[in-house]
Amino acid sequence: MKKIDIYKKLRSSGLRPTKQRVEIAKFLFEREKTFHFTVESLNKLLTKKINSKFALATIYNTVHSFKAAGHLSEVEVRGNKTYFDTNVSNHHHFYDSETSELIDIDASDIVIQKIPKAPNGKKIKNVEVFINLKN
Amino acid sequence: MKKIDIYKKLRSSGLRPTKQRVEIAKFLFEREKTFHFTVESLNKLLTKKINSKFALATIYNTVHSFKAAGHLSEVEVRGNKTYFDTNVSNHHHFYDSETSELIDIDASDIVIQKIPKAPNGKKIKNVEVFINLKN
DNA sequence: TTTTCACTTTAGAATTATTATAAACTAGAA
DNA sequence: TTCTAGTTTATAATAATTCTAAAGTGAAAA
Repeated sequence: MKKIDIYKKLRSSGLRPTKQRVEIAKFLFEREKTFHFTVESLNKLLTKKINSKFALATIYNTVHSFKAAGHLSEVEVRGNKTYFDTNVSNHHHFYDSETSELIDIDASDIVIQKIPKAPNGKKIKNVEVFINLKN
Repeated sequence: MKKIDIYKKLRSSGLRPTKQRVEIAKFLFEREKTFHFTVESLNKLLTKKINSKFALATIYNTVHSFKAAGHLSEVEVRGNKTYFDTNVSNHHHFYDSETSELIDIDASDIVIQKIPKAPNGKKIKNVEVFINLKN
């Protein structure tokens, strides 16, 4: 993804392309594979990659802006930290609690045959499958 | 569940039946339906029910002991707080983000037809399905 | 029954993740 | 170039949880 595309991506979602947002967006979206991270891990990786350091609050702000804009999804994982995923399509996850690692599973790789009705006046928003791993 | 059974339950899992543990166990396990709670909600409910108040650390200690003994399971839910469930059998959940409410789904009510293989040297520990609800 | 001690409880401090605040900064329109 | 709303930043505040160390207590042994 070129710099111009990053700018477009930000602008089209109402986010002013600031230096920080562009750097973080480049880091997150210029990759082949999907990327899973926490704010802490992202902060460490960014500090290592670029010489300048951003305020932690900026990482939080940016990640939340990206999520609100639909460029990141949040993954619920047992534990204290919040995980984010650059894969925003409907999909599922393996979770390896030994390494705290998430691995994407394509939506088409899980087929559910039987599913219960939503209770009372509710509707089903989406279905998330977690496959927990062991050694 | 009678007091004698609570004592058995605690003893058989290596937990000394202290006043606090017995009270909390009675509150959690003397019910028909499964019960979902956070440490905060449990603390509030306990304070209301019994006139004496336990230290918050005791609630944490006890809940974690019960979990380690297999009497409670932990449910991953998007958000900051940790949810526990008195249903320790293999099952799934509806999650209503509007009310932060969890509802059990019996394992037999969800049938998965196709599932991917575990990566590299890993094995599947268990599969958890979350059905997120909307209005 | 009394003694003893490892296990528990407790209050409060410490830690960790996250959000709020308010001042300084900046992208980009005018 | 100026102006301003939106952004970044350092720091404080909050919230959930864990740690600590002293006081308390089941229950085994004497």
